[in-house]
Amino acid sequence: MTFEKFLLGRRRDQLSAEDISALERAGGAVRPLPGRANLITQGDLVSASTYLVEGFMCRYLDDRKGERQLIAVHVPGDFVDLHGYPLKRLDHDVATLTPCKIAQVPHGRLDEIMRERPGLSKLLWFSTLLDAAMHREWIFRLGRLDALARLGHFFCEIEAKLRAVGMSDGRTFALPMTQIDIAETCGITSVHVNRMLRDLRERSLVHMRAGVVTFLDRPALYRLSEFDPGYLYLDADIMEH
Amino acid sequence: MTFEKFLLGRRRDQLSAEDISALERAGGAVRPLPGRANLITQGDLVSASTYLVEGFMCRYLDDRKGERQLIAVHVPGDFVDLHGYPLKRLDHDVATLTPCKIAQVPHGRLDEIMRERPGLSKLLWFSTLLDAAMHREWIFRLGRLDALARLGHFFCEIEAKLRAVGMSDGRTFALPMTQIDIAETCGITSVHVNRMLRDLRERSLVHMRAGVVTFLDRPALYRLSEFDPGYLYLDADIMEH
DNA sequence: CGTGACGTTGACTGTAGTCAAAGAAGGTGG
DNA sequence: CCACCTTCTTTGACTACAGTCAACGTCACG
Repeated sequence: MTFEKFLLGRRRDQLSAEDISALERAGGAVRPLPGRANLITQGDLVSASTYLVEGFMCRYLDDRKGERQLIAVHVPGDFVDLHGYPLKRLDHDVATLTPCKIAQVPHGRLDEIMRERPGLSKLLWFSTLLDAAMHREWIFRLGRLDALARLGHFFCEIEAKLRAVGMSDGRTFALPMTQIDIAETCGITSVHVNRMLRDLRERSLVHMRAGVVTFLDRPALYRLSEFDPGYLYLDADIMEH
Repeated sequence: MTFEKFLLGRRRDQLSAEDISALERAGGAVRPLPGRANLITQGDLVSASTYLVEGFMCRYLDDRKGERQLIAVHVPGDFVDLHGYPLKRLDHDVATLTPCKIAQVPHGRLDEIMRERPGLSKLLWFSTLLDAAMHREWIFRLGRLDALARLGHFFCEIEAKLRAVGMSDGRTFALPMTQIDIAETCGITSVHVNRMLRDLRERSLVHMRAGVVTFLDRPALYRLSEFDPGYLYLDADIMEH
């Protein structure tokens, strides 16, 4: 198991070689999960945290009618529920979007890291705060942007995350989500997602088809979506252009 | 300076007496801030974190037209920007709503705590994760609830937070926010906030006037707003009726 | 080749935004 | 102490963005 992707561009320089190997030793065996499967349900007590090696996962809350509101989409290199370590009980569900490969780190191991490696502990803390920063941007997206800009903003965020782990060339990337998934992310109906995707295509900004997204005009898309990647705390050089 | 409110009901039992006194020693002198003032601006580098002793504060993001989206409302006993410790640079603004009293903890002191008191470090980490849990609920509120339920849900959250620090008797509490502030919180216009407040009043659920909110029917309000305080991770006995 | 999930489109509806104006409240200075 | 000014609240009329409902198309898979 390797945490390379996680560390890529995320303050790796602040860690010693021993820190990195301590983290890698902490992770258990990599195991597969099927697509569209729940890993954790709201209210579950958790005793290990999940590191996503391959595939796409998401976290969501249900409303009374059982409709989902996605609160995060995870890509390889993300810790999907590291916050479960201090919280113990999760306030939301965790599920796969596609078939995945994950590694789980027992919380007992994290206790050892807290005792022995304050620098590494701070990096782990930092990574949960990145999630919080993304949550804030999702609040902004839902509270201040119209449907078109919400879609654009979501695409910008996921592209930036994918680029940081080498899964986007800056123009085209795989996004294995249905229009229904995107609707649950952006707080609009899937019918309206469809209309807005057409709109983005007709404006020559973004094209999406069969789980592949193509950016046709990134600067214009950033402008339309009021997207500024600062909140992702990626290194400046990664985000240049 | 005292961290009593912060520790109240928030896993105080997990800390030793030395932990508590270490935390209290770390805080600097209490100082006042005027109302409606910015403490931190997006992009600022921070070297201390702010503990709110008295008054109401908020955090927000601006859109291109300069309109605000609130992402958090803070009450006495909250660390408003503890996440600035690992993040270093803040991705949003921090401001007062009312005149406040704050204490600031230099990040150097937090480094010492990380080295010497893993248990306390974990509690601090936990408290930033509470913010993240509230962020998630705000995403849910904006993405899945209509205007009426958004208002109700916000009132429920703030009341639960205030009750945990003894500032609500479960029926009436001070909420020094204008309808404009509430609009910026709930992602609707202030005109519509006004209409929905009237609606809540006419349904005999909530009454708000001159910064004082009264719950007329809490169970019905919880139902309407799909509010479940689990995400606040308050002790069960505090939340019992 | 049939079936079910997903995508696409059109017509109609409704919730919330916009614009405008007037009323209340609170603070300041003459 | 009152007049004035600003900010906040309230209401009405009109608009528009997004939801709902329904039907049909497309694609992958068994």
